[in-house]
Amino acid sequence: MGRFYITTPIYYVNDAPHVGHAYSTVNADAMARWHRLVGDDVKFLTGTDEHGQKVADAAEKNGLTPQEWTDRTSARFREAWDALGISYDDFIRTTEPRHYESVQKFLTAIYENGYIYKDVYKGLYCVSCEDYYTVEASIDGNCPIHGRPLTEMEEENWFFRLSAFEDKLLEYYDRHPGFVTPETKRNEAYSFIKGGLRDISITRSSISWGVPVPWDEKHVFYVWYDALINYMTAIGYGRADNEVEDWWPFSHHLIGKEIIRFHCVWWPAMCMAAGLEPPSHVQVHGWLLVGGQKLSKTMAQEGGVKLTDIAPVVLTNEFGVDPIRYYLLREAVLGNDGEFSHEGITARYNTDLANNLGNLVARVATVVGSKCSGLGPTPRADSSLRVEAETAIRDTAAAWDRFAPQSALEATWGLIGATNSYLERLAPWKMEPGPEVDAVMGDALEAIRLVTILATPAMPGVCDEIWHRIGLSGSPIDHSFQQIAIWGLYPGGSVEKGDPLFPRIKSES
RNA sequence: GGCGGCGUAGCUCAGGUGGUCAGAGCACACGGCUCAUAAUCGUGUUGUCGCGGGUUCGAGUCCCGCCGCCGCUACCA
Repeated sequence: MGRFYITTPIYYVNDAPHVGHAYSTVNADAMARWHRLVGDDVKFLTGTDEHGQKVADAAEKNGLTPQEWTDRTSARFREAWDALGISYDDFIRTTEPRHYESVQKFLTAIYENGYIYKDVYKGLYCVSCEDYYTVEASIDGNCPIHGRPLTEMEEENWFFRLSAFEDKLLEYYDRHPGFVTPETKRNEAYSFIKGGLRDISITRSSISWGVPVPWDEKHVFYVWYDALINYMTAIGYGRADNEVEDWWPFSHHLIGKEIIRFHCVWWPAMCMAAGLEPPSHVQVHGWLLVGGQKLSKTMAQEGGVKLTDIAPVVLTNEFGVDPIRYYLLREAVLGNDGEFSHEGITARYNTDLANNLGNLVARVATVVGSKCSGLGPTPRADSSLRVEAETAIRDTAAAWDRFAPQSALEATWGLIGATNSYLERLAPWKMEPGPEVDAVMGDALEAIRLVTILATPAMPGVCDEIWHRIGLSGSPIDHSFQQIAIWGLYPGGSVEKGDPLFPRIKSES
């Protein structure tokens, strides 16, 4: 039994939850469910990032205090995750007292270790943005957003000695080949480090909506710097309820590719500076893109639109929770960009879910009803399906273990296909009731039982439902994978037909 | 500009270290079946593997050039 601490990024509350967030979160959820299934001690963390000037501004615009504003916006994420069946163990908000406490302890440790110093930050400042730009980012010295002249500004700030960790980080990467996956993203981070690291300013004195610097109350920590520490807050760093040793460094950060630098450069360096091991693994995923004018006319302008306008709730209302989860996990390879489209969801739904899985369950239930009096028989130990099942079990498990949900589901669906084929070959519906039919249907039911176990990290709701329909009590997750993902354990039971699990979606064109 | 990646069947994509590597799924065609959600099963078609050279007995697979697309290039969550 191992330990598995998995995190999503904490989402910035000024965004409304969209499919991009859901993509990260559903993948993390499936991984968490998989590891619970195999008996690991799991902690699954998600949450919201609530500091920074933009939040303060948004609050003011809405006539609320920052805290009131974030109370409201953070709740939207919880609602979205509840709707998607996200089984998080902890939902962190960076405005919580526990976070302030941990951040201050963590940064004090870095400070006392000599990696934080005071200096003057000089930069080109845009008054409208209230933000700094580099020379390269500016357009002829003007703000790229407002087009107004940038002014040279100086601000006294606390700096993190990131430059001190160049060699240590490279060494860590060299010694931990799997630190960042997939490898292309690892290389990106690696070459960034190799290109030389500059110290970063980590505090602001111009704003107040943040965690105060304990040794200099005029400053608050810059949002990203406090945000990353949420991974420590959730395991009680520096507090009475400290369980860092239980969960660190058995950590897996699932992140989108846009925040690689923070998680693959800053964060491990911060951990080192605080005297901790860096996280053990950062899994980077790509983006889902909308290539054509599939989802809405307003998105048709340009190809490759990011999915910022698509609310998870809209999708779950239309297709159901499990189908959306399935689609998000199955369609794209984790780490690559993928296509997201209404047609894509419909195609997956109809072929994989309705035609393959749903129909298999339905046809088996019908034949058991007519040929076995509705009583599911037990499987044969020497069934030819057994080989297919064992292959699926092995491949599915291996894929989940290496953060490859797409591959895991593909392997599981191999067993569904094999079972449909098996039924076709033996045609039990042509047989007279008796031992022969019983044997075939017992095998099919056993395959279905195994499928519900293998697919439960992706579609917990539907898997529970199938589990019940084949006469089993409880849920696939009631026992450890190692004990139940074995051919031959289906004890028989009363099989219920029920309504179609996934009614086909008729094309509307 | 620098570094890196991509371009393989109509579609989405697999293809460590060169020799059944020309593949999978979807779509499509034909045939079977009729238990099942007009579902399912079997068989099959489709490709100059971006373009042009080169190395090699042999190259999607290595090298050079070109075309097209994309990512990163520091304080934006």
